[in-house]
Amino acid sequence: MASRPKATILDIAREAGVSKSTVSLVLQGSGLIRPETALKVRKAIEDVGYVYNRGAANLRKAHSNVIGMVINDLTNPFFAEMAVGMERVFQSAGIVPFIANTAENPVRQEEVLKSLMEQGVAGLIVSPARGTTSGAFRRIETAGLPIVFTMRRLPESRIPVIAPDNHRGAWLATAHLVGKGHRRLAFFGGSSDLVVYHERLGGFREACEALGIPKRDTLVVEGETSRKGGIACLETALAMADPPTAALCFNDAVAFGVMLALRKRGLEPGADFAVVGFDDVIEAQHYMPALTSVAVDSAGLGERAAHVMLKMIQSRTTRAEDHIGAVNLVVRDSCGPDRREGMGDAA
Amino acid sequence: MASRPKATILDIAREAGVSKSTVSLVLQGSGLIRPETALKVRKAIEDVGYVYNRGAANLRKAHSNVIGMVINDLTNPFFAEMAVGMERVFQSAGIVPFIANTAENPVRQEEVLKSLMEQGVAGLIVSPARGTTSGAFRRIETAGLPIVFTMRRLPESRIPVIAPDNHRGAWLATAHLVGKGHRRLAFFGGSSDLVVYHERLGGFREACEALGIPKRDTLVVEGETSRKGGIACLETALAMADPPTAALCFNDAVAFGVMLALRKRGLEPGADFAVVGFDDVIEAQHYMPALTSVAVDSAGLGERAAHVMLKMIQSRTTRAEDHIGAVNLVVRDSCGPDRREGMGDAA
DNA sequence: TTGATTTATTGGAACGTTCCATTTATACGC
DNA sequence: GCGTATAAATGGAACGTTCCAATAAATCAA
Repeated sequence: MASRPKATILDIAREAGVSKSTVSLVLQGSGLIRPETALKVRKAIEDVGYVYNRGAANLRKAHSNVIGMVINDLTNPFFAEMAVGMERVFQSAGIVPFIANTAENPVRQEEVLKSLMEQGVAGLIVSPARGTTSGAFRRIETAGLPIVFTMRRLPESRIPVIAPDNHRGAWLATAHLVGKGHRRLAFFGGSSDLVVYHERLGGFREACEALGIPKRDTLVVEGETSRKGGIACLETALAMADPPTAALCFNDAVAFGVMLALRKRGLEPGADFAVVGFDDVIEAQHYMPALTSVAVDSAGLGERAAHVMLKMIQSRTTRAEDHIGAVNLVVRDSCGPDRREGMGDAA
Repeated sequence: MASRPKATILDIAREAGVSKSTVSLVLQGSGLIRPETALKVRKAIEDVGYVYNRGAANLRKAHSNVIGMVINDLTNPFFAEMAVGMERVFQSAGIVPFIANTAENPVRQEEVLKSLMEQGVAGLIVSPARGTTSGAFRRIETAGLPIVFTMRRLPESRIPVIAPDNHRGAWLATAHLVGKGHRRLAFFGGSSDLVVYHERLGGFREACEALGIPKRDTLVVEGETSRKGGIACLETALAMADPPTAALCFNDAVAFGVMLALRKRGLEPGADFAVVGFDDVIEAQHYMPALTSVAVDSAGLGERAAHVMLKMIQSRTTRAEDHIGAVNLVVRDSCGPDRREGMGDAA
């Protein structure tokens, strides 16, 4: 039990019969030390059960090897994938990423950011919680700490952003629906406090306009970005006088909800009502029918964000270019009426 | 950009015209300071853009406020839920949990653990990666650092474990299948290098024996714990001479795979072949048909683990009781009665 | 007034590293 | 033998906090 006073390099030095400086050198893998001395020291390290105190070291070095990843919702596989993409990159760069979850709570986010800064991280990658104000990052900016946003952008902030091309994704999806012959379209889910929402909705609107769908034949229903939200959106839409025949959903979760609600009403998703999702999470391909969705490559964006961060740290700057990731529409079986267009991977 | 030499309490002291000790006291919210002095100091803190250096503080205090959560697979919603449950508890205790993902890689796990220790965490909650040897935790134990395992247990380790009652869960599920009239049962997925596997398989076996299913009428197919693994298991099983009519799956992912594979063969999950999952992830209720599964309350187990950890830290011990969480079978639509005729049209 | 008591504030020594400037030991050329 | 270069190891001052012991200022009892 009695956690003994932990060993320091001085204990190692005594054990090995050298000076603390020598131990320090060995710890850093310096070539200045005679191999046999290094060996002796390493043995002593093992013997005394030494664990390196990075806090003490950083006091002198002022250059830590940890970066913080602040994620708005870890239980969403979409963001989890992104986080894992980042991890891959950091790991091979010898950097340890610590992940913190904010659960879409700006207050929690503030705490987490504070904590990470106090811990002396070398940089921060943040997927901001809903409702974040740009003031939340003022301290970080004035501290000159490298920071990048992923997936979400804040209204008027100069912090670099790595995000998918939401506008184009929505455009493609809308065009697909129009191409299938649909003339009354809906946009389901999401709420206007998110910039992403405006980007996607903007793509939808512009596509409609460009393809000759009059605005009065489009319907926009805000709602939770979850299955439940999707169910609600569909109910609302079908209760209207001249209901839409197809919907672009803010994300896949909403799309799943819409499909469930359709089934519940005895309607067949795809055949009776076309549905397109956004994000293309893994489950999309496993649904019945398989969901047509806009793929954004979250893991790839995560990797990209990590690379940008590494470069910022390396070049000691807090500035970087935005990066808008390519998207592509993955056509499956959820947009009738033409079944022939479905991909072969239907199961 | 030139990140200015960061402010320290000395800068604050100068700014506010007090001593560094006074600043330190204010920082710790000591009541010994005259309110107006405290106010002056707080203003200075704001002015110089100070950020607390926890590393330096820990050098003296030797009692950090961060604990590490090491998770084997963050992209699995099951584990993500658990992590979030822990977070909730720690947050309200003023402790900051840092999450690290090991991606089921013992080498990565070792690195992550090392890093966390160097960072000076107050404790560790670990969901061990597959293939972890108990030697990986020797250093942590000798350091006297509180540690608990969640979900998975290591063969011969004295580290406390918080896990669901796998044995009983499997028992319940098996009994349910037998109750539906099935007489040839399979256990799908998982591999024997996981203790959990033996626990669940053990429950299955004992239930079969207790309920009069002879061992020769049971089939065990190891496999990846993923959809792909489930697909493979089903293929293997149906290729046998006298195939089973029902399966208990190692986890829900495997079950989903089994259901997909059934569909691909023109068989209806539930009606033609009964499937039970394990873990009861959120998607289980949204599948078609909805999956009958053993619910383990991952978030609840996470919370429990966090509480145990808090108590260990508080009482300065590295010992704690195991905690086996209750499970219950959630019956949905994936287990019809045995109607073997349906199997005939397979292939 | 004086000394004792309470209330606020402070200097200085740690904590465990790194790294610069030295020292010591070893080898070399002549 | 000398001086010089090279290699290996070292002492000590920092880094930014905390906290103890000490001081200074204010209050009080007599």
